[in-house]
Amino acid sequence: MIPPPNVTGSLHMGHAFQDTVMDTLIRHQRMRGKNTLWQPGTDHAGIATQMVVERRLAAEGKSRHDVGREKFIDEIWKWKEESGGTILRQLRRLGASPDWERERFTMDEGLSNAVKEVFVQLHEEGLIYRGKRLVNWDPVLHTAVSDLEVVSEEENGFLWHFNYPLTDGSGHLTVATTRPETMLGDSAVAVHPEDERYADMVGKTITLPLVGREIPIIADDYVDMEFGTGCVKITPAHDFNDYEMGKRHDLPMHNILTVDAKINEHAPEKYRGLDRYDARKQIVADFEALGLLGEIKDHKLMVPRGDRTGSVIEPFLTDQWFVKAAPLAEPAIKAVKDGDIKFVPQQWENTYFEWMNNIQDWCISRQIWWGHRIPAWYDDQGRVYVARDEAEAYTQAKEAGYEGELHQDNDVLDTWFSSALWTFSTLGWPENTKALQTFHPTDVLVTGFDIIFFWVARMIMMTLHFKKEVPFKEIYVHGLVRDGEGQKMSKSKGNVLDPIDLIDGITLEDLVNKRTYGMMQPEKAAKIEKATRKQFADGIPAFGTDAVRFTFASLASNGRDIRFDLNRCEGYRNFCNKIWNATRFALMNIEGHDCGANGGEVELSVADRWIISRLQQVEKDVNQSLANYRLDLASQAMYEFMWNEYCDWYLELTKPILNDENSTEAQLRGTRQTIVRVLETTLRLMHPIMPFITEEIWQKVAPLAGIEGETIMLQAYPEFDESKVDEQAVSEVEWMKTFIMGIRSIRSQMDIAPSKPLTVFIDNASEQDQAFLANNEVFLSRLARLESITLLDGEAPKSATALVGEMKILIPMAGLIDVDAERARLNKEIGKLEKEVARVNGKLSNEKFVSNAPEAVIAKEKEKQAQYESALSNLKDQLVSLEEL
RNA sequence: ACGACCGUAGCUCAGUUGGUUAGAGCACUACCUUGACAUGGUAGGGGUCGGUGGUUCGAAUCCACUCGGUCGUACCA
Repeated sequence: MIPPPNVTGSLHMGHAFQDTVMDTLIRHQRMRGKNTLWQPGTDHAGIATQMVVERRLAAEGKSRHDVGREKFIDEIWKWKEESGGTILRQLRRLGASPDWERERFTMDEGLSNAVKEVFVQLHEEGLIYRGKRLVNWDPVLHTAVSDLEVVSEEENGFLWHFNYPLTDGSGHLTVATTRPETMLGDSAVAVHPEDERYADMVGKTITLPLVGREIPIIADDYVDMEFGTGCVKITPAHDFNDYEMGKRHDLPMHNILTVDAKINEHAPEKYRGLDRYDARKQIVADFEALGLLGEIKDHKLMVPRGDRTGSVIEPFLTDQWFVKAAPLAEPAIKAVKDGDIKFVPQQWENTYFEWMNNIQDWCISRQIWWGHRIPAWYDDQGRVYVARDEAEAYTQAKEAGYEGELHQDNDVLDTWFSSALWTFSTLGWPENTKALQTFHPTDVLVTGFDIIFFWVARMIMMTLHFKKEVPFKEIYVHGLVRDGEGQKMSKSKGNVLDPIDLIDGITLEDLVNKRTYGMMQPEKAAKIEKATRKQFADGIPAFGTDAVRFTFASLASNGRDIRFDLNRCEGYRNFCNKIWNATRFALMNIEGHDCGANGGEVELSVADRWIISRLQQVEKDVNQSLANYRLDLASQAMYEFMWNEYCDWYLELTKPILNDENSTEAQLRGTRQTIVRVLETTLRLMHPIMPFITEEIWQKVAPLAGIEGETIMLQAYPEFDESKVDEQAVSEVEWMKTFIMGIRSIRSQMDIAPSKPLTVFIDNASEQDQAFLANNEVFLSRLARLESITLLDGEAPKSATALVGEMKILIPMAGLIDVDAERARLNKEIGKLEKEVARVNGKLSNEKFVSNAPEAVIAKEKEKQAQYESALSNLKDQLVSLEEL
């Protein structure tokens, strides 16, 4: 499932990350032979899209009302074509491999039918109702918005104290408010029932200043005696808590605002038409003039703002459509509790449960034009007919004995209402299509935590209700993509990156322009420009899609936000380059040569057997990591294998064979075959994360490995094969690596030129050591640059020493190495070892450790003890002989 | 206020049910234009794992408290 991005705008880093994750998973499963579906598409993003198109009209000096509803919607469709195309192009650039022919849009005919069907059915079941309720109202957009679209943040304000005189003239009550203008709609003053200060006033009335309305003093235990004066003004039509209290006490609701949040005709003449904030000032002034204004205190309060417009949201009394959420939530909670749906990481279940357990009815009507129009029709008497289409509505009206005109509800549905049906509506529901049977329920949803409520929870509710099965079995919740400083990326902060710019690169000037163009707050442009010039002094180089994807993958740890680090991206671009170079080497040595594809005797070297063994382990690790959504571990395993094993060691170890005139045809065939086969397999292994480079190289390499096929995308994914593991070869190569690194280390520390061939003697070699030496002399000489390797016979010359287990490698110092330098080096090594020996000895001499720790752990410690001690005594001997000679 | 998550090398991050000398990339130092690769090679330096206390033979890992950060949810007019 691909969470539908808004058709507005373009893909941002969050999408790129998410799409990388999804594409990696889907490519992996596809290669594993599964019948996969990755459902692409976009949602219509009602409010956001409408705003974009309105802004474009505004640029021409027009409003949507000037052009009219139908024309306006045409405009949006035009815009959608353009913008939706951008998104699909970007997806392709990112290497995404969804099922393009199954692309869906939430306003498609099929999806629209599903929406209508769901609406009608839910209405029939009594789960959708219409009612006059207090909703969150955006006075700029003139529409209701859901709780989730309101962001409350702390802001500085004031607490005004007003004196409300009692009607009987026996005094006054002091109330406090943060929104003075709402007093015009007050219906009561409330005190706590047990508050002795006001006990005798309950039941009396107050004459509301400026308005003159007589309102009761009521008792309700919602009131906090400790706060302020202990008296609360109650405005049921403009506050959610007051609304509840109003219902409890059957108070009248005085709506005093217009849709623009201006004072309406229910208020005294003087205030009508004033903006809410102007009215506030006027009312405070008037209270002061009346001598009824008490103190004014600074006060921090939470101010609700619309997430799209940033305007202060008003609780507003209007007719709206609602989904009764509780009955739908119940099975949705159960599905997660029972493990039918699993969150990864699991902790997100808590977030889900918390919201679901306190779920509020969902306001689904929006007073905008762009969206699914509500399938409800009204007659002259205001009776409502909910139907799939107009004809059905007329039939219903007729049956109800109404013959006149019907008009459809002007409102549209919340975008998330259609998104909630995504899993099954995209597969053809309500028809029981083949696709629906094949792909429903789906396996996994990949999404960000920010839409667990908006989308995920609602999808689960709707799907369980209509399909009677879960929409998906697992939900992989990933983190947010932040910038290098850990800041959220946003247009207004000017720190957004376009994934395409990372792929293709961008000049500093273009980047600055992009970030400062069309800003909501142009005054920030200078600051953004400065920051951008500082951070990207040379612009951004082109990293390529594969490097960008690999970076995302490597940062995709379990459920934590990721800081996009350009340096890491650069590192992974270099990795791509490394793959190219390794390929060049491989092709150079393979093209036009016999790689054993057509038979012939094949002899594998120890290096061949080693790399094949290591490959098995990596295949195992990568498969497991991908199955656990650990793309970071998978990518790291690929990186290490390709670079640190295949390139650094294996390819180096092939050179002595390939370049040796004495190599047999069988040996050459074996090595060439292994070079190409391991490369080909590694390409398949890496393909889900790096689709482009692996495909391109694979096209060249696969035929040489004797593999036929159109594309790497449909090749089998590599799987661990126990029979290909050769422990003998692994330990032999490890032995060689220790040997070579020991010499390199001395060379480097003793300042011996890398080009200088060395003569070495071997002392204290076991039978196995001697066998390994005999087998691998060519490898050792070449990789460590040795002139000769001789088993020591008799007295050792003054030497620098490296250890391979018990075996000593002696490098004669004559003319090369300074005694002091070698002494210092040995002492340093000895110091390290002594610390370790002391630690291990301490452990093993601790009775409690020996009696409590598991056998295996003790054995391991003993082994370490022996190793360290032997190495230590060897080095000490060496130190002594250094002094003696 | 409650809850969740995070705090590991200069930076970005791994560290699977407690058990090698805590790892990687980038950055840093030295050396190296050796025929795949300087977007490279080789060898190095660098961390008392936020703090305190506890459980344990043994803690980066488990528990408690605490400090710092991020994010949710709820808020008193």
